[in-house]
Amino acid sequence: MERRATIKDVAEAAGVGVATVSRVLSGGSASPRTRERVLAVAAQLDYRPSALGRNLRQRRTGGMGLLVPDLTDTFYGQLAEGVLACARSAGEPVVLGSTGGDPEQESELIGMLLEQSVDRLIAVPSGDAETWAPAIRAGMTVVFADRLPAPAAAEEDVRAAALTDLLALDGLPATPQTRPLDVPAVVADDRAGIRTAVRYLRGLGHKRIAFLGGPGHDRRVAAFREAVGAPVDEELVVFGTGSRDSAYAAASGLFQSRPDLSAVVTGGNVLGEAAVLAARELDLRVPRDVSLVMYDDVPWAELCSPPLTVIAQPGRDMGYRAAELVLRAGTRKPRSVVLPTELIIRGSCGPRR
Amino acid sequence: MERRATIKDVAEAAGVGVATVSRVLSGGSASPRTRERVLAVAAQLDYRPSALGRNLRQRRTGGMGLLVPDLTDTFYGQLAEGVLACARSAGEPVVLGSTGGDPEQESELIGMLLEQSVDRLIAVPSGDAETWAPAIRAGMTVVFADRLPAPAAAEEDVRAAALTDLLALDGLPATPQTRPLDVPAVVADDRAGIRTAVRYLRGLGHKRIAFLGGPGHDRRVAAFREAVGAPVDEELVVFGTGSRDSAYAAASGLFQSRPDLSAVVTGGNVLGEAAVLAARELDLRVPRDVSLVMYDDVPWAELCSPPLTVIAQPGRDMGYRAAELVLRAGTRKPRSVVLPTELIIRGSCGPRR
DNA sequence: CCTCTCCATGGAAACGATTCCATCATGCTT
DNA sequence: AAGCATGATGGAATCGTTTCCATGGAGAGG
Repeated sequence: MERRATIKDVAEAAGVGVATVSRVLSGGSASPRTRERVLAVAAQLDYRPSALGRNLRQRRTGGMGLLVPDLTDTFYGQLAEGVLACARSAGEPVVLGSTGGDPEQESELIGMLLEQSVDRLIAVPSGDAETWAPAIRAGMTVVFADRLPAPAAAEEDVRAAALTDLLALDGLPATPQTRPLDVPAVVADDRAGIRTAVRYLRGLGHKRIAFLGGPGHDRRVAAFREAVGAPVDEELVVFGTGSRDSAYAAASGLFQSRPDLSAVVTGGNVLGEAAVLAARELDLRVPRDVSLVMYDDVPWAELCSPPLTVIAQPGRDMGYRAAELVLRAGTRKPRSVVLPTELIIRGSCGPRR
Repeated sequence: MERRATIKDVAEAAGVGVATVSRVLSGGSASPRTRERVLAVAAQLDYRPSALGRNLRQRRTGGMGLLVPDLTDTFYGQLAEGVLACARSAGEPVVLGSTGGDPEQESELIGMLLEQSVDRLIAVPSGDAETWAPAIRAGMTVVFADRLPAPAAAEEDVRAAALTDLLALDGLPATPQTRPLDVPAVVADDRAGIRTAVRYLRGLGHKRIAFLGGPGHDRRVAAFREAVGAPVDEELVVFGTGSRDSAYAAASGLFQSRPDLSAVVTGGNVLGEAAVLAARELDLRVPRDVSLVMYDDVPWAELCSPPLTVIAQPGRDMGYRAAELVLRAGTRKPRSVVLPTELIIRGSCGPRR
């Protein structure tokens, strides 16, 4: 366990000052002669600049933070892989946190990142605008992925701004308004995805279509409501809290309370899983008794019998793009990105019986 | 975006020296009177010590690194969740890297962590002992999870040591030997898991049982060989390289080249997924035509029709325990941990037709 | 009452990089 | 040839913390 060489060692061995070494290594100006010598010595001593010194001096830790609700959810696994891929190609570290969908834990993790002086953050938010205010106020560059934080309960203007954001992202005309929470986001085109799915089901003759959502699926629910059109049968819009158990309970409850429904759209893959399980448990055949469209394309969607028809969103790309945004934030002002979704028709939807 | 308060600000506001503030905040000795005042001022200024200064001074970054092959693999998602849970309760950051199962990327990530002075690392290793030598030499506290690195190709003594390790972990008498790569690990009891599965299949009458493995499944293959007993039909032991495509190719190739096999054990869930897909594609019914046991219990195993019989290993616990080990490493010398596996019988195995 | 001990306390030195600024040499212009 | 601009260079300050060490005061024991 030998002590690592410092910039001082290199300077001494090369017979130059530390400033020169630093310049050479970070691309500053130096005479070719000196540059060569320093490089040679550095290589010979196997010198690698310590991030510690640099970080302190620049009062910021490199790299970025990444906050997701649950890595066990394959979609967030894909998203994380995307972020990691981009970070790796930039040689930057990624500090990961899993919030469990709990705003309080999210808040704590933000605090931890602040303490670490990590000033770039990609997040699938669970808390509302209020939860995120401290991060923004501290000057963090934040990029949201997959969804936006709910508007703060208390502050009216924040609410308005977040709403503006939602509408803008959905392509609706945004009312001109100040935007206190001015954070770029990388999201999928939920609206188009849901609309396509609902139209597809309608085309198969389905009239009573249910939506099974979870936390953070606000935009998808809104899109669903819009797609089915008024009047919306509110009993057909149900929610789980995020855990697999609660998703199962919600799905099971839905099927039992409304045996007349003929199709279900789920807002995420955990909900989709729950729907398949609950349907089987209640002896509902897919797609004979009930048709199913799940948000998220995950590898196991193909494994089900029948294979699941899904609204695919590019999880990996979302992560990659978000990481790009957060890294380039210094250069250009990042704008939000909306990625396309695709309805992948497999076998879980059939004509209304 | 206000500047954060430093220890100096606190000291000044409290009318004490910075040393005293530091002591109070890190539990050193101080008079109750001073302590109270410092605490009050710190709270009032919303002071949080910057990890940057501390890290530089102690020449180490807190927290731990985590290296997994692929977060898209649900099992590693579970493992990561375990690590994160433990780290969170300790208030420590986790730096994540995904290696894609590639020793070279793994090596680069180790270098990155070294540069960050992260000196605690949990890894599902992809490279061999040689890949890991630099980390050990640099004084990192490493804990392997799920598997051990393959012995180095070149060094004979390292090979011997790693072999010793393997045998010891499997409960076989280990030949006394020097162990150059002395790294604790948290692994599942692969041997018992595989043996139980093979016995179960034998009990159902199966004679030609195949094993479908991937990189890092060495111990599972070894256990499989031992469980089926000599002579092993080598054509029934096949490998993929880790990607989903290659897993599918391996599974499909196996089924086609040996239509006489009646049961398959897969070394991981990606391979299991591939086996289900390949079987369906070739019109093999599970379990009528072929029985299937998959390593790893993942949520979607229950979704398959029929639900998959699996060898469950506690991914989350493995992560948690590994994190505990790596955090306690300063206190007590960590010993390797072997966690139990469980054969969960669902519907993918039937009597030999 | 003096001294010895112990504890609280603050000043200052690390830690390893970046970066400002002064210095010096070189080469060009007038 | 003198002056000026340009570029290379090294010393020193800086970032925010921990920790070593010296100092001072108070209490206890002689």
